Amino acid sequence: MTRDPETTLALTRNEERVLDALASSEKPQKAYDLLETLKPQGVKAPMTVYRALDGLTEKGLVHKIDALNAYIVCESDHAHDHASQIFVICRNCGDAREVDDCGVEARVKDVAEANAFALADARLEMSGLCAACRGAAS
Amino acid sequence: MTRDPETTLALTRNEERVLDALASSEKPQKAYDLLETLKPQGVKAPMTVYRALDGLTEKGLVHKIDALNAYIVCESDHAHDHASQIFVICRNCGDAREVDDCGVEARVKDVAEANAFALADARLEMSGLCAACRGAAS
DNA sequence: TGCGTTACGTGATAAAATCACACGCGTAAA
DNA sequence: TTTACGCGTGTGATTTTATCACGTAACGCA
Repeated sequence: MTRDPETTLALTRNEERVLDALASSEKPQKAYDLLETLKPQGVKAPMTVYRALDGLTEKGLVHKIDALNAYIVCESDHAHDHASQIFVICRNCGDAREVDDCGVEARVKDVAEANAFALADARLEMSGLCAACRGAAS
Repeated sequence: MTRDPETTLALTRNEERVLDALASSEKPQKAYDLLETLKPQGVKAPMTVYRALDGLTEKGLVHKIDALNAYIVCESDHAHDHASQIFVICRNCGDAREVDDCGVEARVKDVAEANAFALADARLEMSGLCAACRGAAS
């Protein structure tokens, strides 16, 4: 899958590289995996990758999945900004997807209010077995 | 705050030490912080702490907050098992609390079902400003 | 041209977690 | 009692993840 150049914000050279590497991968990628992937393109140091990931994250194009120390491309609609992200992570195949759910988001806001908490960001990481692996389960 | 010996499962010596250190701290503790704390008691190596944390986590007494690489004592009611944990984390003071919310849990289950996902565990990490810091905000 | 900002390159280092292997100690089978 | 085994532990090395610090290059703009 390639990205629409129309909607692409101004990215630096390294951000482009990292985003491409990430987009052309099925699964979440770790920083050092990306580094390996990009070595043929001249990327040598971890810093380069981490800087690009930071930039992409700030631009909302990439999310980090903390449970895996790995990164994925954000597939969400950028029209309305999501203060919440929901990730569904398969323990078996390692696949991870981002899903949107207004119901969860609404309840999260409720929880914040109930606790007088000024919510800046919320991330929900769900782990288990995806539909495919569930079927193949022993 | 001390723990009720009645309800305490069988813990190893190191698990007790780590749990005590964790329980007597306001904020989430990192593994190496715990190591420092426990050095006077003879704990010398990271492994010791990580092993204890693993054991405590398996027993459901401790949770890891991935966003912080830090650990807190589980305050939840152990009567009904929570497949979900919700953490409210203040960016300013670093305080973190676990909260329960059936509404969120229910919606999480819905999301899992909608995706034919066999949910094993879900963790929601909310970050922002706690009530206290919110008031003192510049 | 000169200046400031932003991206980039690079080596060192820190922080977080795990591996691998050995030892002591209780306890249950022989 | 002795042997064998599991489990918790101790310990040093190593791996994995992330950041610091500092210098240089590229670009926009007065």
